[in-house]
Amino acid sequence: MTLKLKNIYSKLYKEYGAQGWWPINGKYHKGNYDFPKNTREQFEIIIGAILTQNTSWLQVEKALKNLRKLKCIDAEQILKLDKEILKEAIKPTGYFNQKTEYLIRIAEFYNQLRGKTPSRKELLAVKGIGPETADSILLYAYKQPEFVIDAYTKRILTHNGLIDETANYNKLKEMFEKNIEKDFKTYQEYHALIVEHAKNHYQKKPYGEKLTAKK
DNA sequence: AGCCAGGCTACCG
DNA sequence: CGGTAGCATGGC
Repeated sequence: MTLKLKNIYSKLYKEYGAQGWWPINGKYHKGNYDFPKNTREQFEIIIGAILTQNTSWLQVEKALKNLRKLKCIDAEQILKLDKEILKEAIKPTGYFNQKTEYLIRIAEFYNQLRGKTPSRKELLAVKGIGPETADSILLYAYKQPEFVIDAYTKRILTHNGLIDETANYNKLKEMFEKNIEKDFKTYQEYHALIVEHAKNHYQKKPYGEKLTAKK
């Protein structure tokens, strides 16, 4: 398994190159792992992680654009903003009633941290933060080596017969973390590469190209 | 015209 | 515990 997961990574990296996740200000930053460079960028990643729940990134960009206009890529400002205006701003991402509450919770939480890196457990205790969102925040906003599992990851692994359908989030996460180098840059790239590959071959059935097949 | 998108909570058995 | 309805908009 170790070899397989490493081989898949090399194959994807060769095919697509460095992805430069997470996007900041609507832009990727391929091969540059210095982001976020400040707390504003860090907070942008955090709210993006919430807004993208079961939602395409295109929609998230629209919401972030609205929030930028409102000077709300900032925890204090989000808490000051009228709730109805906040709802309107994030409408393009869907589930805007829930997500409005989630943004307020995470803004309060972020303020309490006062710059400290949160633990995974603390993040999971915030309403609206589940395992994938927590790991995305830790990996991309805080550069912590926490592997992110999403629907694509599971789809690709099951399609390639590397894991059975019943595997849950933690089992998948554990599998990656045990078998690849524990390094936040590798984790960032691997997850991003999986998403890129899935967008190309796994959005609609029949699911494409098996990663384990030889060329 | 459906189906799906970088999920989570609440509630069910 | 594991399983699932409901949440909602917009792109393709």
